Amino acid sequence: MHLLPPQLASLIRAAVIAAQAAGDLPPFDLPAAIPVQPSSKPELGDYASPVALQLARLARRRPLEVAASIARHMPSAPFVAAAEVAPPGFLNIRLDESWLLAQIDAIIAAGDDAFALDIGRGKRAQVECVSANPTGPLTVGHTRNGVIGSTMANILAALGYAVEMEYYFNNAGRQMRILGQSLRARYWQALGLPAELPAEGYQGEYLVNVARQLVEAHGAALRDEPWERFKLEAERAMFAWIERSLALINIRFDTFFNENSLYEDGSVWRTLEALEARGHVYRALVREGAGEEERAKLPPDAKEAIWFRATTFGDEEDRVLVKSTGEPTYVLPDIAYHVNKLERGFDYLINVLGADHIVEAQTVARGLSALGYDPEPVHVVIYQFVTLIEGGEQRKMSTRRGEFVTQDDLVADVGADVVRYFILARSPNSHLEFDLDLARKHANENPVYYIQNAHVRCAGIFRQAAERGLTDDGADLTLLGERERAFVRKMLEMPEVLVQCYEELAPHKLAFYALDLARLFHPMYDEVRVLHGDVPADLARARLRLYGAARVVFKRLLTLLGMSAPEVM
RNA sequence: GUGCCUGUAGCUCAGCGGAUUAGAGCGCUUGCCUACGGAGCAAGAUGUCGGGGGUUCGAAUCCCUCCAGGCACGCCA
Repeated sequence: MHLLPPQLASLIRAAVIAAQAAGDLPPFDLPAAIPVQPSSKPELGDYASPVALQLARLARRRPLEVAASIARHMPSAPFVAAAEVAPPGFLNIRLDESWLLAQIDAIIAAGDDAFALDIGRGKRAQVECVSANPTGPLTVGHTRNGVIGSTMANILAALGYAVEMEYYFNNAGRQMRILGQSLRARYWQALGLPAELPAEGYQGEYLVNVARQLVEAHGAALRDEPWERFKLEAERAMFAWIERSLALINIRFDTFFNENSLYEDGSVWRTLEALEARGHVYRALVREGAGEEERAKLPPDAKEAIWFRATTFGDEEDRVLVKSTGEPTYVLPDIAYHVNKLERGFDYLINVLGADHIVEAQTVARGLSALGYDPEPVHVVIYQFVTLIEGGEQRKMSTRRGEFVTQDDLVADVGADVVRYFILARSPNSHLEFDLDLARKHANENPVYYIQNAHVRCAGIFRQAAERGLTDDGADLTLLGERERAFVRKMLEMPEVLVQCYEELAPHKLAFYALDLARLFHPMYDEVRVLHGDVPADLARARLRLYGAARVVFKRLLTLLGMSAPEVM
């Protein structure tokens, strides 16, 4: 598929060079990037470039003159009809109409692959997201993570990457032990035996349910099993739940990667040795350069920890890799994990993390550099926290205390598509405020339905057309009017939007684009009828063809957003 | 205290250097239900773009500063 702005930019670049060669513009070095964007003034052109405004200084000419010189030397291209100049110095480009109309057929021919790009062709990408430890059900915080991750994965696939989704988890730590102990206590209680949750135990009802199921399956046979057995049972139950929840909102993983495997195959310690061999590690009671106060805080029998000299790589302070107890911190296995990812040969990695993990991501990147890896393929999407409002009050969540709003509850209330869209229609940088009451109340007053309805309406036209025996065979697209052509121009922006989402790690742009396109669609639908008696047959065929392309594009958009594309509503 | 994110219409949010009218959804006002599913269409009201300085031909957008909120500053994960 064509990606217009870069192609137009290279035409402009060629025009500047030609103008210079002809003495129409003085010699100067061109900037690396030439801006081209869809025009904000459709009556002036389809795409616009302010390049002349920027070059005016280099050329020591007035912007309008520079723009005129560029316009005079624009090479011809099949998709360009004209390049015009407008004050204060814009270069406006109009697309060739017959090329434009031909794109309708190109979209229909591409079908589910419409606007597929080849940026990632032959390359492998991996998206790691959610990565919640199996201590409880998924909450809406995890949902934001997964929705962002899965949408980025879809976008990468549209760019031609072979994409894998991966879920990283830890089932070995203290939290999992407490989870096992908590389940054991619930199991005893379910048997009518006296038992209390451990001090920091998991208080949620969900473990009561798991315990009840264990009793149903095993009776009292597990009574004397150690907590480890219950940890396994809890983990199994939680993962089953988590996977089911994720499937409900269209998120599926290819791989569940256990942090523990990095210990089992020795890669955690190999990573430490490699860092040490490169001289980026030291053993000390406190970090190098620490003040006396820090040293004074240590107990007299303090032992040395193993430190990563992260300051070499721009960090403000060095980080502990191995505690004085001999146990690694989370940083070391995390570096080992990323080494593992790179060694698996992925060309492009995305890691979706909450705002509280920014430092972790930076430390991992520095660790990779220290090991001689280029961290460039590793991309981190940081999203700000989700705040839940219910009854006008902010709800503080805690998995351990059993205080949370599960994703399942939310999906049951408003539906999977609304949940996904609500999350996607925000920049990851925005602090998402989720008013549960409002979401429930307005579950049906939602842009989601507006977008989906565009697809429904297209499908409806084809249903009706089939009944009346109308087809778009031999459609003469030149009969289409200006409103229809404007819609086509907007459809053709989709590949640019996909590239923007990719380059800026900003999946929300696709959600906004889908709404924009729908806002162009519905007024057109109202005016540009296919099956009305007054519409001549040849015009009806042309319009039907257009709606065929619209249907393809809306389906494509909804699918990429992880939402359903219904035929009827 | 330091770093990162945020502050735009009543509410939730786009826009983050370019075209002197700043956008969308929801909500609100007024029309349109004998036309392909009205979960729609048409018209309308609503803004010191947090405050104040600066840079620029041009600033919601870049820089400085102040104010307000979130997150992070662990040998926790």
